[in-house]
Amino acid sequence: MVASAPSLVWFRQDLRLADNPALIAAAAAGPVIPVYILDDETRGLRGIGGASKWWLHQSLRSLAADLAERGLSLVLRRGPAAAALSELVRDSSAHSVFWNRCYEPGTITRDSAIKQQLTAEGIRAASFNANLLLEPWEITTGGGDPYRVFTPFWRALCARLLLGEVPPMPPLSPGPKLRSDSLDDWNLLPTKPDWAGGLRNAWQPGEAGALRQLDKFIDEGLGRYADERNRPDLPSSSSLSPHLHWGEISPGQIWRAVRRAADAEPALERHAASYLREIGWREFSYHLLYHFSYLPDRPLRPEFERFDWTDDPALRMAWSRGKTGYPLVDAGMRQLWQTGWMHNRVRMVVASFLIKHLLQDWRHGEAWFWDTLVDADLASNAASWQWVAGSGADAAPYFRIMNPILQGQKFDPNGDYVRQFVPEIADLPTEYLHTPWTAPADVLATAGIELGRSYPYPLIDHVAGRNRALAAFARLRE
DNA sequence: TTTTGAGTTGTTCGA
DNA sequence: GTCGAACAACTCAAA
Repeated sequence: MVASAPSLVWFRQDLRLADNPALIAAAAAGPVIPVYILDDETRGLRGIGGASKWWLHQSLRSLAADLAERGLSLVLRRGPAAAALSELVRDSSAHSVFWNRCYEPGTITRDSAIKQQLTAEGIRAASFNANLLLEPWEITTGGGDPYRVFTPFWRALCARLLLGEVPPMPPLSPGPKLRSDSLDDWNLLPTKPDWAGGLRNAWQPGEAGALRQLDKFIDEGLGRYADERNRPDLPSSSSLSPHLHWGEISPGQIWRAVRRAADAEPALERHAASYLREIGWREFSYHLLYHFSYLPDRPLRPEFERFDWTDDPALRMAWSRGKTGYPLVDAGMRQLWQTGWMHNRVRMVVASFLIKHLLQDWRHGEAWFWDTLVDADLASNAASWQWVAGSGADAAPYFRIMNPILQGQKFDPNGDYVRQFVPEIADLPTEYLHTPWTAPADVLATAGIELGRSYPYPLIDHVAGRNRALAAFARLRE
């Protein structure tokens, strides 16, 4: 090996310097050229959504700055990854290309072909696990099959997991300077109109923001997590999901930090277990997507292929804009629109409402979340929507239909969450906040509400919707 | 091969 | 207000 021959590090969903095996391998091999390729041309990839594009722009800017501090210049290219990498290898005389694995079906196909092609050209191509606690093929049932139930999957993962310390990063030395696109020319940011104001206020994309959020969560949130994680009115979430999606932090880093905190403070143990289980659900989603590549497109349970969905764009529009007439549902949908994120409990409620009360195909909801979530993640999104629909792995029983009123009263008891995101009913007394249509006329008048004008009547009566859904799901079993 | 126990997140009804 | 049962059987995982 010629010591001066550089290596390419192909960044993808691992936009960090710490705990990054591809970067470590490249640094150990010699000079490093960091690369990001915006590939919106290879067939079979799902294009990233609007909110994700905004995040990607910020995260790349942050990564470029972090690399620059270490004397490295991030090279940006656009186009099919295979062609872009060939060109980069040629221009730099690199002898190797390193990357960390992604698990979307289209990405796997593309990357396998690229690895084959590079190897055939005499270039060393090596990929690593940077984004999962264990690879999807490392966990199987006793019979060698993939798991379809979470709890045994989680037990198997915990039993197999052996996390050592993160290996130290060798000194980084820059490779030859290459031409780079300008990030601004990629037009990832919304312009007409610029709807990203709420996102800017809510998030700090990038590795530094991710590490800061992890510290903050462990210091302030972990000790209440098991008790408050279902409360959208409290800052009870870790808010790490978008950072995790883009790999600004790894699940291994989170695992180590949470375990360390719990080992030092036994009172944290049950909270740590509760939180790490959620990290486990992310792993389970990737496990499912890897082994059942049709997960985003088709129901995991084939009998759901013949479910008789209603196709009503007007209902879906009301849902997506937060105008269903159910305050908790509307608050969630508006939180999503404004901040690019929604509390997990509320995601379940709005998904249940779209699927069960409105009888719309879960794929419509999946697509809306894909476009609007900053943490849009193919594995988690598809697995979760199928879970709510009942068509997925370990799915909710069909009779489990969330009551949006009860859920609101239970998990937003003071109405703070609804008042924040549905300001037109903020002046209602709390006892009517989750059921504005039951408020007496004078109470509505005092609160400045004219039902049907300033705030909608419910799209459908809860009991009627529930019975209709039960009947529709019962037909599936005939 | 057969058997057995268990399965994220809920709601409603009736005592 | 509170509590337990019913909601359905089925599939999955392991013994």
